[in-house]
Amino acid sequence: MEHSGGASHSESLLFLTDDQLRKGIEAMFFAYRGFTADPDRILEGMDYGRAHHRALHFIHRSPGTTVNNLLAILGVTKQSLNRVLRGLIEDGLVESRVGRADKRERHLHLTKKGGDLERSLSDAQRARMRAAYRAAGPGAVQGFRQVLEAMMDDSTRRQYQSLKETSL
Amino acid sequence: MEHSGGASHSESLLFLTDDQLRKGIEAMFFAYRGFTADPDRILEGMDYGRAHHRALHFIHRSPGTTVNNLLAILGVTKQSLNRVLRGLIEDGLVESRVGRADKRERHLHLTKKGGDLERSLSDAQRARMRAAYRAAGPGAVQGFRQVLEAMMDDSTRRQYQSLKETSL
DNA sequence: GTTGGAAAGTCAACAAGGCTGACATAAACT
DNA sequence: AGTTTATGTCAGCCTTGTTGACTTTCCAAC
Repeated sequence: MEHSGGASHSESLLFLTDDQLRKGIEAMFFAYRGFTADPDRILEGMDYGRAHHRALHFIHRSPGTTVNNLLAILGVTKQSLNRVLRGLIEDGLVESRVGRADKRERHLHLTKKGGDLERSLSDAQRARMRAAYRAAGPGAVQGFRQVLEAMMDDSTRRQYQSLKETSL
Repeated sequence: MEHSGGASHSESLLFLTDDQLRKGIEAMFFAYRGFTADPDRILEGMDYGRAHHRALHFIHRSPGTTVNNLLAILGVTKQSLNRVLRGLIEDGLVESRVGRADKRERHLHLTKKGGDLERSLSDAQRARMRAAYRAAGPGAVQGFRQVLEAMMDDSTRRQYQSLKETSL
């Protein structure tokens, strides 16, 4: 058992056994389920799903963002995003305003109704994150974020970081 | 900027601002994309997807596991899992053996071919995890796992922990 | 021994949310 | 004027999840 990939061990914390890595992988898998569980519960029954949650989140986060912008962040096709946005716009949760400088662009904003749903979703998700942070203790938070950042693709990390610095 | 949700700041690490929590949430979202990117790339083109990867992973992890066992771990319906398993069995990646003690049960094992694919998938995923751990540094790894564990649902955490202690 | 119920498998239908390709429109750029 | 860009839309497909209904197998309790 242990270090099945060959090479000698020694618990020098920067030599990482396959077993340590596997635990991290499984933790990531199981934790993501918890991460999405509360919003999923809120959304089930409504006509919406995880894709709607993501759109609401990033529109809330960057009000006035364009469709193209959102596409880049979400990493899906415009057809896929369009289906989601159409529903949100029809139901009056999102407002699509023609750009002033560039009239081809649509700038997206949450309505009162959209903002309300976004808040209930993010409240639930934040509550879980807060509880996890508290349970793990002060030191853990930084490590958590560092590993997650390092796990991203380079292009994703750039998006995350430019987003990170944008105040809400 | 910062602490948009009101309340005073002070970086007392256990007072968590909405902004800190939001960063964690977005990090989780973006990191999960990276987490699945490499296996997804390997599987595209084959007839398989993420669901097949998960089945292969946990069968490799707990050889001889029953279908019911796997259902509980994966958290999907038997119909959904069955479709995935059927494909893997037909293609000779997974072997389904009738239980000796209880002949209703099917015990699942990877074949040579299934083991090969599982290895290539987990090699890729481990490589990314290893790189992330290295980049984040020794201290970060523990914090990462602690927060993820705390983020899981209680029942999921129990599964994770009993799995965690099982040596491979 | 018969029967009740659990484990497993199967069929059918459906939904969400990805994808591609093709095409339309308007606006901006050159 | 012609090209590129931003967006939207139609049609169709795939994966992976769902529910419901039904069968077969087989253990275990009566």
